Order: sequence, then C-alpha cells, then structure tokens
Amino acid sequence: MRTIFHVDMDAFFVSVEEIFDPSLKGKPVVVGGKSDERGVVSAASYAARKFGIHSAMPLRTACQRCPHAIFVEGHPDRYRDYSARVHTVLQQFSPLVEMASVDEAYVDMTGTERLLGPPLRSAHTLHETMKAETGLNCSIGIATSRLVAKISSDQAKPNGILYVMPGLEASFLAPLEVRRIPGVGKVTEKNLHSIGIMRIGDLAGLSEADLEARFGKWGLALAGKAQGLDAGGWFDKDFSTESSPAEGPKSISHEHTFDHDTQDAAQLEATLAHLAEKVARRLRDHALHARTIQLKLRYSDFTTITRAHSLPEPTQIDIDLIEHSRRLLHANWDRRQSIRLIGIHASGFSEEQGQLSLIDGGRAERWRQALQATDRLRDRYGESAVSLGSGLRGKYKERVQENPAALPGSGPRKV
DNA sequence: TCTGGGGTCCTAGGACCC
DNA sequence: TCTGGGGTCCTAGGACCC
Repeated sequence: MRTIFHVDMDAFFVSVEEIFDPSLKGKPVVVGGKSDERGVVSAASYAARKFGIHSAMPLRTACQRCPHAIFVEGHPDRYRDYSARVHTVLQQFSPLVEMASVDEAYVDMTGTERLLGPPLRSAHTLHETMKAETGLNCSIGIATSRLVAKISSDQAKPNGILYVMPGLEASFLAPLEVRRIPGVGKVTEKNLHSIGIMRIGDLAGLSEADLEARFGKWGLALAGKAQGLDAGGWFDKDFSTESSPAEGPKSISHEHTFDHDTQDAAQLEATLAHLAEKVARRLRDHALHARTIQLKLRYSDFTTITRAHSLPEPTQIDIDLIEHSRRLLHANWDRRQSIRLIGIHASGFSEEQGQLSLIDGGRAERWRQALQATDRLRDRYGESAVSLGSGLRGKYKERVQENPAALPGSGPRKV
C-alpha cells in the first residue's frame, strides 16, 4: 500500500506577487495582464474569486465583475524561482518527488512513517515547513493513489489537509461531481450528464463494457478513474525508479495574439519570423532538431487552422523555420479574413542534425557558429539585442524602433 | 464570456508498402 | 484489376491541463 501526497500551492502566482508587494494582501488581485487587454486570467486571489473571477476568464469580463480589482502582469521567472524552492522543501520529506507543474507535486511518502510519523502528522509538518521556508500556503491531499490524492487536495483548498484513508476511496469519490476527475472537462462532462451520470458514484456504477461501448478507449480509462485507480493500476509504478524515458520536450511552440486583428502581410511575416527565432533558440538550448514545422492561424471569427510540413532532414536553424513557416502562411492564409493569432510549432525531434538544410553543407557550420554567437549576445543584452534581419520588416520595424515593447514577447511576459 | 500561451495525448483518414 | 489486411507515416483537429 502506498502513501501519496499531492501538494498544491494555493493561488500560487498571486501569493508570489504578494511576497514582492505585501500591499496586495487581502485585496482582489488578478494575474494575467491589464484589464482592457486581450487575454485571460492566469490566477485570481481569493478576494477576487468572491466576485466570480476565476482562471481562464477573459480579463475584460473579470474587470466587469470587479472594476476595482488590481490587475498585474505575471512574472514567470519569479514563479520558476519559487517553484524550485517548493521542490527543495518537498525533497526534505521524500526522495521521490515529481513536480507535476510549476505549482503542484506528487510526493511518494511510502515508508517514511518511522522517520516522520503517520501521514497526517508528516503532512502537518510539511505544511508548516512550506510556510516557513517559502512564505506560501499549500493544500495537501493524502491517499493511496495519485488520482485520489489529487482530488483530495482539491477538496482541501484553501490551506488545508485531507486524508482519504485506505479503503475509503470509493465512499470519498462517490458524491463528487464527475468534473472533479482530472481529464474530465467541459465536453466529457456534458456527454456524461446527457446519459444521466452526474457524480463519480454514478460512473462507478456503470460496467467497463458499457463505458467502453459508449466512449471507446477513453471509457475504459474513465472506469478506472471512477474507482480511484491510477492509469496503470494500483500498485504498479513507483514513480522515479522506472526512469522516465520521456526526457525533454516533445514539441516547442510560440504563438501571438495581436492587439487588433490584421491583414498586413509584413506584420504577419515579421511576427512569424520573431516567433520562429524563439522556437529555434529553444531547440538549440535543448540540443534538439525538429522535422515537422506547423503553422497555426486563428481568424477574427476564432476559426483556427493548422498546417504542417515535414522536412527531409531535421533542423534547428532560424532561417529554416522562418522560411518554411512563411511558405505555409502564404499557401494557406485565406486573405479574405483577418488574422487574430499566428503561431509556429516544432515537433518530430531528434538529437542529430540533418545533412541538408536550406543552406548547403559547407556553410552550415559557420551558420551554427553565428547562431551560437547571437544566442550569447541575447543572453547578455536581452532578446531584442540581436535579430537576423528577417525578424523585423517594413512598418513593423518602425514601430519596434520607436517602442521596443511593440515586439511580441519583449517586456514583461504573460503567464 | 468576445475568448492567452505553453504543453500532452488521442482519433481518424489517406498514402504507401508488403 | 470487383479488390484483403496490417503496419507506419503524415496531417488536421480536438479535448484537456496549468
């Protein structure tokens, strides 16, 4: 029998902002951007939630619900820093810690009783240590599976601890809404409601065969989740010993939503080139080469298309990404419509570089050296210090020169 | 409710090969 | 040349998570 903690930081981004500006404490605070910008809420303080504000809500809606709320841009580097501190605290309690995202983690506490006491006691100690060492509140769910631990930390919020004792999983889950199951979103919830399944207990009452007939493979997974089982069964894996083969990212992408929809080809190309440079930069940082380049366009009416192209040889060079994404743009953009969002996505990674690229083999090495030099300059002087020329073009260039903040991605970053 | 940005995983159809 | 079946790769779209 395992003992799993799911540790979830309370209103993480807001709480970190409060450390840097204590005057925010207790006030309705919204992290995500200005109140009149295109964008959504990344995190809301508990005071803001009282006005009906929640994450993923459009900023403009949040502003309508609470005009006197304080809107702040996020600080991703601060969150990464505090996430690392959280990780450090957790490692004092178990060597088996898995950060599931920037603000939550699974900790395998199996076998720590002799050292740290029974689960409720060690959770209490962890809770206090977290507050003392990071200044942040967290909620802790304790259970025999990751799934139930996660659902119970959710029920423990804010700033609480909830222990689902072994054997009580089914009775804990039964009264909860199906939406509480991780992986059940709006669509699945609606589908389940349409056949009269409202609560996890209802779901647990259906047979595997029934669920499979209705939802296919996903139905089988759902049947397991309704029992509180992790994906691979109950006792199966012991997380960090079965070394994660999925080392490193599987895709790297950047996208940008314009303040105003546009049909200006120069602006689109300049933005795309800039996004491509950021993707290429990150490919080099990870020592990865991508074979598939995908363009994403979202029109004013919010219809979204993606168009992909696979290269004969993988690449990590700016101009390959810029050229291929530019071709995809011109081949697929319906010019009757104006564009709200443009993005580029790289996948199909390998660690080796391709023999061919748009540049012939002899010059490839010099290119690599030049790119390394620009990477270093950007490290030292900032992202906008160096550009390959194609990143800036036409009208857009003028705007950028007058106002560096006009360049997507420069200035304070959104979360 | 006028809807971000970064990811992961899944499905489904068609091409192509044996 | 009245036509099966499987495997793999590629592409497009969508659900979901934080």
